[in-house]
Parts: sequence; structure tokens; C-alpha cells
Amino acid sequence: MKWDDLKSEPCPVARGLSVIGDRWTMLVLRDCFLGVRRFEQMQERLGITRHVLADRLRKLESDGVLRREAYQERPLRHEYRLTDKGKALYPVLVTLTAWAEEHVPPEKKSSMTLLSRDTGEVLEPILTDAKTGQRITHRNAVARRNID
Amino acid sequence: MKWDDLKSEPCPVARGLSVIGDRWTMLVLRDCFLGVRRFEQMQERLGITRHVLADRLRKLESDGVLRREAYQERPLRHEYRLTDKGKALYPVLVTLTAWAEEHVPPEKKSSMTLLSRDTGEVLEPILTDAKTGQRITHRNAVARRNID
DNA sequence: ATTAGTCAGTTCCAAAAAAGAACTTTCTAT
DNA sequence: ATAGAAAGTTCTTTTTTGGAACTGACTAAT
Repeated sequence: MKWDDLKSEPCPVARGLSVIGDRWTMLVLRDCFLGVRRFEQMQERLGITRHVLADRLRKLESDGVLRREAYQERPLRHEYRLTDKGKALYPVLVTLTAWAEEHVPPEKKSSMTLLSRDTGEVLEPILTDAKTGQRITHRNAVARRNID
Repeated sequence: MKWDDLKSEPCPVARGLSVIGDRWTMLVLRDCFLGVRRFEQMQERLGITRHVLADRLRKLESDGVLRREAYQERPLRHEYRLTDKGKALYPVLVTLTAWAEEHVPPEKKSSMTLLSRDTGEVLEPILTDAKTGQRITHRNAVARRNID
């Protein structure tokens, strides 16, 4: 199976992975959420090869997750910014972060905490149902495939 | 940079990706959550090559996400099951699913819905703070690196 | 007016990983 | 004896990476 074949799968997990299911893509997006916008900065921070970075940025742009915007002319230079579609990936980053903080301890003690921008309090992200507020776990939820 | 180097990164996103940041790994885990436990079944459902599947299962086992359990002897046969660490990945799958359902439409209309196991109602998964119940978005949350 | 530096890539080659298909081993069932 | 299943392994070919150098269009410093 190839990358683009995943796009037409009925399973949303597969479709999602067709966009972000790559070793580097999520790290690029993490940097975008941290405010990194330029090629050079990303390349240096990530230690990714320039070739692969250029490729991933192209792919993310064509998938509508990032948009390329000129921030100067002469010489023409572009930066990459998250689109709304890209920003909507935030919960995926957060849940992944929360999982890794709990289950994949770093060698050196060091960690990340999510804080409320308003109150500065530490946030503990959990998944709930928008309507009832009930917590969602693999125990009390089940996926159904809709046949149209 | 290599796979295992990611494990020692301070950033939890990188550490998380060292375990699940692979084209196939999340699809394998999706199947695990759907109850698929055997090599042959996975191989057929995913269309993954046997070689890569064997490799990914080995890796997931050594990372403590799956465990290999004998379900018969003569001939000895094993199946793969999610550990608690693996089950804790559920929110990542769910947020990815929700994102893809909204932003990566399938070519043929077809989709998945998450239902409550208790009430059968459709669930709309959102990210909230366990303490306050406030919704978490990239707008009202900020990551802080803890220096120990 | 050279020289150095920045940025966003591209080009080239070697090394690693994945695809695809056949083969193996240890059984059970016909 | 023959066929089939399960869980891999082995082999070869194709793709993807990694690593490093190079390009083009400027700008700033000497």
C-alpha cells in the first residue's frame, strides 16, 4: 500500500495518517505550534535533512495543513503557518504528549506541562463527550462504521 | 537522527513518536483496539508486508505497548494484546479519528462514529481539563518545559 | 567592490527501509 | 499422502533517507 492510497480508506485513522502518519511530519507540526515558521529554523531544530523537510512542507501545504506565505520580497521568502485544519490537530498533539509524559519517560528527568493561558494552572487533558461531559475511554466507547 | 534517538529527547511529542510515529504502527494499534489479535488477520486486513508487520509487532512488544501471549501450544501460537500502556493510547486514536472525520473526507461517503457503550448515543470527543472541565484548545493552553 | 552571510531550497550519491513474492516450520484435518 | 493454517523468515527489487555540497537571490560589513 502506498501513502496516497490511505486517503481513500473508509477508516478515519487511515485517512488521518495519510496526512500526519510520518516520522517527521508531527515534529514539524509541533514546531509550528511552538511558533517556528521558517525553513532554516525547523531544519536546525529538528536535525531533519533539508531534502526531507522541503518534501514534508510541500506535502503539508498540499494537504491544507500549512500555508506558505511570503514574509518579504527581494529576495522572496516564505514562511509556513498552520491553517485552521492544521490548528485542529492540536488535540492530537496534546493527547500524544500526555501519553508520552506518562508512559515514555525520558532518560534525563525533564518534562513538559500544559498550562492554562488564562490562569497559569497546570492542565490535565482528558477526553470527554461534548454533550454529556462524560469521560471517554476504550471501555465505555465503541466505534461504529456508518454505511451510507 | 535515528528512531531510538527520539526516545531521549526532552520533548514528549518526540518521545511519543519514537514509539508510534511510524506509517504502520498506528494502523496496527487501530486493529488491536478493534479486537484483532493475530498476525495473519492483521496482515490481511492491513495489506502490510509480513516482514514489516513482524518488525512492528516486535517493536511494539519491546516498547511495552503490546504483549505476546500464547493462545495454544502444539503448534505454539501467539497473539498480540494491548497492555495498559497500549490501551492508554486510546485518546490519541480518538482525537486523530475526530480530526480526520472533520478534515480529511473520504472519497466515497463513509465514516465512523463513536458511540457510548452504555447509552448508544453518538459521542463527540473533545479535550478538557480534568480539574476545571474547561475545553483545551491551542488558544487557551500553552506548553511549559520543566527544568529539573 | 569584494567578501561573507542568510535563507530556502536543489542536486548527487551512499545507506537504510519497505514492497512483493516465495519459502519454512510445526502442526491439524481429510 | 495431501492440503491447509499460522507465524514467521528469506530473497530481490524499489523507495526513502541521510549527508554533504551547491545554487540563486539577495543584504550587510570591510
